[in-house]
Amino acid sequence: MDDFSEIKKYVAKHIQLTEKEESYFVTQVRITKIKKKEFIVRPGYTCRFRSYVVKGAMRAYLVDSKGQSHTIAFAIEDWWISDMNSYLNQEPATLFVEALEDSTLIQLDYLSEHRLLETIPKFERFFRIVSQRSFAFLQRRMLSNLSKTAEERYDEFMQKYSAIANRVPQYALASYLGFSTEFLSKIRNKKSK
Amino acid sequence: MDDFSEIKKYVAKHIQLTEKEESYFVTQVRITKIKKKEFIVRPGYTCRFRSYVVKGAMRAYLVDSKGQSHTIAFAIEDWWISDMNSYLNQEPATLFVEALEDSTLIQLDYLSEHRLLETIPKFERFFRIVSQRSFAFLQRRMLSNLSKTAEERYDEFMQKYSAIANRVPQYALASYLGFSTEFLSKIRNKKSK
DNA sequence: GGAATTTCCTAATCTACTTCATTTTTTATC
DNA sequence: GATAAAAAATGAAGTAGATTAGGAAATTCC
Repeated sequence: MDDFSEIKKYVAKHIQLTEKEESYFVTQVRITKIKKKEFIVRPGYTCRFRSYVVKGAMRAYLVDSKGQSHTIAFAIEDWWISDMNSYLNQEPATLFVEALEDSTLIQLDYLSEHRLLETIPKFERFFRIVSQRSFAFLQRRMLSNLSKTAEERYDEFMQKYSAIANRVPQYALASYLGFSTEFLSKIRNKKSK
Repeated sequence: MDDFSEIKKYVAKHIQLTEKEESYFVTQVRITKIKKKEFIVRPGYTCRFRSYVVKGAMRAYLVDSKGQSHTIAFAIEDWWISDMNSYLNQEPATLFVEALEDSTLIQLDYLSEHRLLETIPKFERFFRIVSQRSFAFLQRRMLSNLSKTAEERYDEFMQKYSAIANRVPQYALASYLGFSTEFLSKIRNKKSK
């Protein structure tokens, strides 16, 4: 079991590669180990990679003009993360992407991705499927934010993503769900009675 | 200038088709005319199409348990719309998709899309790009909702999408931005002074 | 072109959630 | 394992935005 076995399985869920293609794919990515609290993306610097989490937990967030943080995404094992606006358009990032735990990532460079798409067009399909799913996911989240109360969103998240909720700090979860950390405390306190 | 000329241009922005391929593409879609206030998607029925707006204005929204509407998307000329969760997974819709004006749509059926992807793999690339852009768009909207006040979101929308804001009813705009129609009135009233 | 329906406005009251300030608990570090 | 630093809890006071209810404009439609 090398570090690539997980991502190979992940890719194989969506497209079938020959052994040669799989080997080529592996040459186009790199493994990065990162310590808790370190960043792989910072505002102002162009995001060069999309990152697949082999092990660990990551968080992407925006710091607004008042200094408050807003979490746009979490990623644990088998999820992707990056500042997609920065990566896709190769323009300066607006987000921080930070490790919440010591983590192992597989990173795909922007140029490598394009080489990969040229060389193995099946990856067009792969990234089509991945981004369609991401879109559908985000649309559900958006609707949840528009239509539910803070407590309802909390309940929903705990039910669907308890694996994430139990691993990330509470301030990060609150800022993902769209309310203050104090209010999350209140919700939890209320429930524990 | 037939009804297909716009969508052909749209496709050509992302992929290059031969004349034959372009003709084949056109055989896989259909044109639908729809009157204001009619629906192309309703909760409970599986969404069979993704729809490109040739002319008109559309709105996708959720009606929550309290009977309130929440707009997840608008589409005017040159935009796509559908209930993506329903369409991609071919499961019952949760959304309404309604015409805000008499509209002309080009609709791509789920099965036709898959035939198209088999026959002309370049469309894998096309839909990859389209959905990546949709994802990036939605992520910016989500961040805006998490980090800005109602009035700031209104200002941002008016600046970026005044073409949409000026064509849709105010209750629809308010429910897209995530606040009540009364509050939108208040914001507008305040600005007119 | 007049009635009906839908959309929009206004203003008072209300509430879900924020902000601020302090304390307690947990985690990291040498 | 003591000390520092970060995270979480608690409670009081404040506010952005919701709700309710009424009426005024627009639109639609026969």
